[in-house]
Amino acid sequence: MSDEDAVDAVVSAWHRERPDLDLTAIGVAGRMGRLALVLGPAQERVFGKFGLQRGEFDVLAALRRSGTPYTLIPSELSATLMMSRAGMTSRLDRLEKAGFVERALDPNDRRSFRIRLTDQGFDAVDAAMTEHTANVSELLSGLSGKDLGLLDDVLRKLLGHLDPQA
Amino acid sequence: MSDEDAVDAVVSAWHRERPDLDLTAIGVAGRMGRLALVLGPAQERVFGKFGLQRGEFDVLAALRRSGTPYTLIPSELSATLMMSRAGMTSRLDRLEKAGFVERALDPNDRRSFRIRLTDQGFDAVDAAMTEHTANVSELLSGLSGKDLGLLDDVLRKLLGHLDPQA
DNA sequence: GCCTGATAGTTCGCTGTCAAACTATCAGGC
DNA sequence: GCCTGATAGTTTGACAGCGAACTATCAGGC
Repeated sequence: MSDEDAVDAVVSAWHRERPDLDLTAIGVAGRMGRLALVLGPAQERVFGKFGLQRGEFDVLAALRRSGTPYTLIPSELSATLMMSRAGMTSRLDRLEKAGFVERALDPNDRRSFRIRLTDQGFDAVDAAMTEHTANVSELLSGLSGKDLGLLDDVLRKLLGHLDPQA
Repeated sequence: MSDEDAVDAVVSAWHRERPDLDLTAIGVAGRMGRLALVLGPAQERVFGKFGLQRGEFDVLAALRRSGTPYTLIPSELSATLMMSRAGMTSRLDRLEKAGFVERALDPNDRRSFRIRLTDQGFDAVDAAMTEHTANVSELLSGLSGKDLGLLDDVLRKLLGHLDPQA
């Protein structure tokens, strides 16, 4: 009882008001939500240093890790990043205007494009990724290697259960 | 190798392209991010059934679990929900228009208000909370009780490390 | 008692995302 | 070879949230 955190306070308040509910899962979900609220901005600060925001970095990163020739199709991008195509259009507009990607015609399908990372985009995403990796390691440094592995295992199980696309 | 999930694919692609990086933490963060992307909409679907969105539910829930007389001050709300005051103003506008809360004058401080849950708001949040709790339990039902406890412990550690406000 | 700085809430301008409607193109059946 | 339904991407309109500027009020020093 030395450390009751904000989520514990929420859960015990709910327990007082609604003793009929089983709040086990609510506590876990609350911690995940709160964690996302803390980790999100902490990561965005790094991306901002490279003139990027989170979503834009995600696009460049997907292109970068796809390997030579660093080219993908918009619908692939919106699917893997789990966002709408409309949103992807505007992200790509921004990235193209900033000079990080180019739209090239797809010879096989005239409805579609090939999005290609420019040299400038390559440099930006590589530099951002280096710092992002260090930053995330630092953010998670409160956990021992063992705990980190444990967390990874459990999250993998959960994700596999919720998102049966493996 | 039977089940490589989307995050494993991302990590191994990065490892191929950038073998210089230590991606341990990136994988964990990726799973958390992806989980948030799946769990968020899954929860909002329930709130929507009661004419609420996530953030609005959070406000009503904070009022509800504060106990009688179900009254809080806007700045408390924006602080505990980790959002800007400006955003809280518009949330409260929406909730007031929907009849879920009332703004009453604060006798002690004329700059401030007391936000009070109406009977209608009480009923809505109680019903929503009942279903939300069941829904989250179902969403996390892929984990055994032991795994759930493990996850909770690790997340608590991490949150305590990142957010030293206990 | 005033003046100064802090605080509570709102307004304003901006931005990123979504859903729905739309255009252009592809692919399969017959 | 067309026609029909699906698919790729964009446009449009709406909206929630943020940061910054603003108004009103409080509280402390002297």
